[in-house]
Amino acid sequence: MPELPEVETVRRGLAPVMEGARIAKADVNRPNLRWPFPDKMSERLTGAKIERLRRRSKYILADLDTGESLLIHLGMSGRMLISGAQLGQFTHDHPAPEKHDHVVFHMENGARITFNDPRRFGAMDLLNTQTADHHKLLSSIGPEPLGNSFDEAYLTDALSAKGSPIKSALLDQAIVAGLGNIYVCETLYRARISPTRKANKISKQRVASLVPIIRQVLSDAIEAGGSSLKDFRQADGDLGYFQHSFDVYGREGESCKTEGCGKSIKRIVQSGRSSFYCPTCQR
DNA sequence: ATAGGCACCTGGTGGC
DNA sequence: TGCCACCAGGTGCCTA
Repeated sequence: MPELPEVETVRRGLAPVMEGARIAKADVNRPNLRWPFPDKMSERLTGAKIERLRRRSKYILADLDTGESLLIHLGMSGRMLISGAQLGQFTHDHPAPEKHDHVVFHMENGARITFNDPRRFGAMDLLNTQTADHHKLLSSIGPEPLGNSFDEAYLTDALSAKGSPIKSALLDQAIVAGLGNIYVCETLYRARISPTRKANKISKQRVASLVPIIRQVLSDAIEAGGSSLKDFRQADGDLGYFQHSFDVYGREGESCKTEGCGKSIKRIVQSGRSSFYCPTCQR
């Protein structure tokens, strides 16, 4: 799923019903997702107040008033469904339970948040809030692309040692946080860089150009997610994927959108993932 | 240390 | 309708 913009959209959608609210009860319907849930997860969540909902890379962190933070990863297919809450002028009734509803948060304010994840690549854990950054899953993640420490000097340096294709390098969460297959494809398309080009063989200028492009690609997608929030509030409360159109991703065989190009978009496989690109525009 | 491939899961789609 | 192959937005872990 969910790359940084989708996770941020989910966070923003959950914030109005979860931030400052207390968890009356948490139904944990199976012992694990990708990994076993922590011991007594349900008990440790019950009665806890969520002080803040934040995001680090593709993880959502709910800081509780118990000294712990609930870490949530949506994996490939994780969704959050909100019901029973007043969202704008709409209230969504609680839906019938569905297959793959693995964890359900019943909030004291009447809202219910259902985590549904068919493929179960998602994860939840409880960590000490103070040391959350040192958690195994978070400790080796690189800078937030929309944050101050992600700049041209950083990226130039980080890629200078990478002999792998730029596609893989940008997918590497240790280089930059939150990019996934879609937004790497979109970024390289806008930067006119071939996904197969070796990261350390790209000129300094072109690497530098990636920084504002990454920021723009992600910001645009977050903005699109923001407008989808208005829609889901009116529709069904489902915080999952949102409608978003891409310039290259998923457009194999269609014509390149670059003015005056119009050549066919190609799909190749790099380390098991599809890369979509225009061989004419991207060098 | 680092790069590549596999594994973990379910569901949807398209071809025969 | 059924069966099969292939595809999917992630990422930890194992192997060279």
